[in-house]
Amino acid sequence: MPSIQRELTRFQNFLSAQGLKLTSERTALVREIFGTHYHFEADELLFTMKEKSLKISRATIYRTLELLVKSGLVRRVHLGEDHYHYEHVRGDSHHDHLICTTCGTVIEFHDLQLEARQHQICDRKKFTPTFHNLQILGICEACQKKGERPHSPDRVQSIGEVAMQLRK
Amino acid sequence: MPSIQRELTRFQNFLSAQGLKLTSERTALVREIFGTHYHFEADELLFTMKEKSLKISRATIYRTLELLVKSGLVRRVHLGEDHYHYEHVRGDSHHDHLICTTCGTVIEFHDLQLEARQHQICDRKKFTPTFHNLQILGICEACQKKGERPHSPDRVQSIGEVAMQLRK
DNA sequence: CTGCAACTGAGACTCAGTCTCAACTAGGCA
DNA sequence: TGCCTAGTTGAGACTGAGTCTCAGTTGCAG
Repeated sequence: MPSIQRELTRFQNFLSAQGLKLTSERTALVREIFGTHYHFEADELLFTMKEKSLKISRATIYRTLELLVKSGLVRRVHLGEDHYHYEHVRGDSHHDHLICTTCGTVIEFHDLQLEARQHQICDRKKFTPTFHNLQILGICEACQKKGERPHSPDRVQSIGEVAMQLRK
Repeated sequence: MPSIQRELTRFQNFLSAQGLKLTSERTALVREIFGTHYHFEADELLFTMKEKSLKISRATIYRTLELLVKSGLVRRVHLGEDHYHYEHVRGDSHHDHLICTTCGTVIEFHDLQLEARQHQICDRKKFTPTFHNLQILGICEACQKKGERPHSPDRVQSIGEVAMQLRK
């Protein structure tokens, strides 16, 4: 919950550089996003704002998220489900995700050796990479202790399938 | 275009084991899928079937794809766009994708060293992996020769963004 | 051949996300 | 301080992928 002020200032700078305005709705959204959530979904945000009786329309939420992504404060990611998730961009660079299919926890990691190997593969295929996206689905430590066992994904081979189960 | 017959037999075995039936619609879809496409989308399939004046409804297409996924003949994958793609399951096991953001070409690869490193990362985080999903977006060899340059994804950090551009 | 469980198509529905447009407001400028 | 206008908002219509329902059809076991 630190320096929301810093994020707000960065956002305002971005906006004014583009000739855009910092409205009360945008401020409220930035406060909510950087004050609470780390990974979140657009719809979840719509819901919490409604709960706090801050009436912000769906359209404004999506529009503001787009601006936050453009400003570099927020990143739009696929976490395996069939809609987008968003996450704060901290000072750090790219990272990938371990996603627990039992409790939904997301663990981030960044591994240079993995990235290096990916570059080798691209070189060999004469492919120039610009971006990559890796999710590893499985069971986190806490859930293992609780005795959860991986649903053996014999036929359920796609990330989508697993994600669908996750949503229930 | 080989042994569609083999796929058909496998599908029929799967169906009858479940007390399900091999209908003319299902046969036509299996023929189409294994006769032509390698990576394809549900909607694309709907369209080609319509073109061949084989009237198969959207519902049946989705239902059949689900069965094919369950039978293990087809795999459902995310290729970065905001809807699913499907691909044949050949004898081989899991693989990942290089996706050209210029022409849409998909190159498959499988790398043991990469997988091993992923397992090491999971071990360190005490995470039990069941499935993973890696896409690398970039420019393929052919497009590089044609002089395409990677759109520098300065702010466009998410796979989703890149995928959106891809669709245009 | 028959019966019935499984299947199909049409179209209603859902859900995330986008678009439109009239009414509203931030903030630059006088 | 107050005006003016480009930018912003909310409501709700729209889109597109995918799901569901239900009445009519069909594969296939007996």
